[in-house]
Amino acid sequence: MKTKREFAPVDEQLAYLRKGVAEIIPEPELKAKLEQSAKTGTPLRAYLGVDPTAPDLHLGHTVVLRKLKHFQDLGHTAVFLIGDFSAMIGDPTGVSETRPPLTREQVDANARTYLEQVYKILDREKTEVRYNSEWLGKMSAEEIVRLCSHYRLARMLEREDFRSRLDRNLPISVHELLYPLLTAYDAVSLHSDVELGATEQKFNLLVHREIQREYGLPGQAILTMPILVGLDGQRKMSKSYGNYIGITEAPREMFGKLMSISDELMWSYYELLTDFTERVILRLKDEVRTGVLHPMEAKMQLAHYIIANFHGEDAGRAARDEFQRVFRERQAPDEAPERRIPRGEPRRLVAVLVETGLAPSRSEAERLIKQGGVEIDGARIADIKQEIDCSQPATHLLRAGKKKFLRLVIE
RNA sequence: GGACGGGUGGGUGAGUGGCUAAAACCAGCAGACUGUAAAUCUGCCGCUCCUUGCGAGCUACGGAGGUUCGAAUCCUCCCCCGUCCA
Repeated sequence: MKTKREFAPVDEQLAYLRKGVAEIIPEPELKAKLEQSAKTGTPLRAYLGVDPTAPDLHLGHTVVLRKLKHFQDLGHTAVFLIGDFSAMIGDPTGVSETRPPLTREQVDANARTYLEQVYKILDREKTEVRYNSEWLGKMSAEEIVRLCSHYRLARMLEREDFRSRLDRNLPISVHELLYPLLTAYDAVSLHSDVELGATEQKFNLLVHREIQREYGLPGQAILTMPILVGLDGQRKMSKSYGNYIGITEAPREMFGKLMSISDELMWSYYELLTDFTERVILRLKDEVRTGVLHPMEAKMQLAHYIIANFHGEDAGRAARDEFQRVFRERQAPDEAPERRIPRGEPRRLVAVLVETGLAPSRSEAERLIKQGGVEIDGARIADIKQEIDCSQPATHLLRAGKKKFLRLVIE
């Protein structure tokens, strides 16, 4: 009962899809699929599988999501696959050790929060959401054995993750070998035409394609996106490295973090996290190079753009203004988290810092003060025995380190 | 099942009886410099207490016991990982 759809010319589609992509395997095949789709008026099924291993998505995840959205923009079917089953195995990709499998409860909770976040990018109405427990959870031992028979151990061990662990005498659990095979069954079940993933997923995606053919289906085309480098400018953005920007983070946090990336890294963020065209980005680059545009200005524009994407234009502008005021003009932040404490005896600053969460321990708080990282109402405190007068109502602005502010209200 | 090697702080990894809260490096934090950049430099980097001192106490080298004035270091048992043989 599908109505025949109209699609943009294939070359136009390809150009749009190619933007920012690392690799298309094989490109002629994708092109053929697009042509076929245009001819029959049938949208392609493009999918992205994500394991809900953490409660929140970060910008790194959005790189591929954006690409999936591009398929959606072109009228194809975007399938967002939640790997609720596979998450319990854990993807061995890029991992140097077996990780503990997640429990059903953790996975479910994560899956719920994922979806809400995903809709900040994908069109809620047009997205097909699937869970791989739908089919993987129902597989019989027999079916699993059959699935496994379609792949060879030597091929499996070709992959870098396993190879290097083997070489370094690190453990590899057998269930990890199952990961690419079970997720391949996703591709089989979904009848996908295209699968998206980060470059590090290439091995998995290729296995998926192969297994599809083993099951008598046309192999899907593969489209990989570059890895987004994290805030440290070195490693991929990842929660476990702590170098990430979560998409649910407050605009101000996001802004600060984005501004802390290096000028060099900024360009890859432009490339992978905005919809600016290649041409526009090149022009910006050129303006910075020739001194027409200050790099900081370019970075603020980037931060503003990204935040507006997730939180709306007003939030983007507000974050930018706030940043200007606090860090460039060194004024008090517009709003800081507030903490109320009752009136009473004078309190040790050290104790207050710990209580309010500005420092994790007294030792740490003491260190912070000694190193000149603590200010009360703009005045640096050097005395670790400093006390705060709590005898009458007052409000103080505490600053601990570069970024932590807190408004202390004595009631 | 047998033989052998290994498990140290967030990570890598030194340390084989006291000089070790544990080298070095990385990460992290603070300060300086700046554009809250990056790079660089300086310092810090288990916890608690105070008389804030090159101070005191507590906790820490897979787990549990033991030897010793004293153990990450020696012994016993256990757990975990790897290699080779079967």
